[in-house]
Amino acid sequence: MLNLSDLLRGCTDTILLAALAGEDSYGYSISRSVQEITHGEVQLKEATLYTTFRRLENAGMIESYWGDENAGARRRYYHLTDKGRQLYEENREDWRRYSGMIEKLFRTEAQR
Amino acid sequence: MLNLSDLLRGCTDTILLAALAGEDSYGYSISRSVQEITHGEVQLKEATLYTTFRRLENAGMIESYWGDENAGARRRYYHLTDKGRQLYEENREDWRRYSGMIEKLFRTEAQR
DNA sequence: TTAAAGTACATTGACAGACGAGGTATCTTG
DNA sequence: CAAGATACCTCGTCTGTCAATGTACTTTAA
Repeated sequence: MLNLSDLLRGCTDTILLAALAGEDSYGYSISRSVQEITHGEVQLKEATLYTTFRRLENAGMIESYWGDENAGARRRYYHLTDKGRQLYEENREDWRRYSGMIEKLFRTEAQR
Repeated sequence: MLNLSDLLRGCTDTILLAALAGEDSYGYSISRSVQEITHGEVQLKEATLYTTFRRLENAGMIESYWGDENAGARRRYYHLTDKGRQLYEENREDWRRYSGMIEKLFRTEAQR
């Protein structure tokens, strides 16, 4: 069966970058919004979510800071850096090219 | 950077199924045709190719037999089973759904 | 004629990303 | 006060991709 987890591999970075392209946000919120957008079909697992944040932060694509919540649990907010925004644009471009190629490869010879 | 190898993960099965949907073929030939179709951008590495063949054969999606070449190196041909053809159709359907969702997730909030 | 390149298949071990399972802490609600 | 929601984090496992390496035969060019 075509596995969503495998498809997601390599896409998670870009999903998070996209989520931060509008405004700063935090893990739990992004996780929920991803679920909403895909009607529950994609669920970024927490382990995946936080390891991806670490990876992106180490690479200088995002920066994090603790929010000053006066109520509720503490939140770690993430901010997209310039470098991160550039990567985001590149990844979207790459995705278009790559997904187009994959679609071509998924067709039978007759359909190409 | 958005990595083709990661994107390919989970797609390789379907690429091979697609390649066999028309007629029986063998590894080296499929490998070259994938390169041609993508203008050299996708190269199924041999290790990936042959482990994927094993996986699909163990799952009953393809069957293999040795060709009777009277010249040149021996070739192992693969044949798509009914089960494999069904999987192929399912995977194409899944890909459409999944890639659509990923595309949506790659947009900024404003673009959705 | 012989070395290099092409055809063709195969395996091993390393690597990296997704995830299950488990944990911590706070706040809200019945 | 217990249960569930909010919110974060980490460890170890699993699995697919790939680099490296090997085999064996054929074709081509020096």
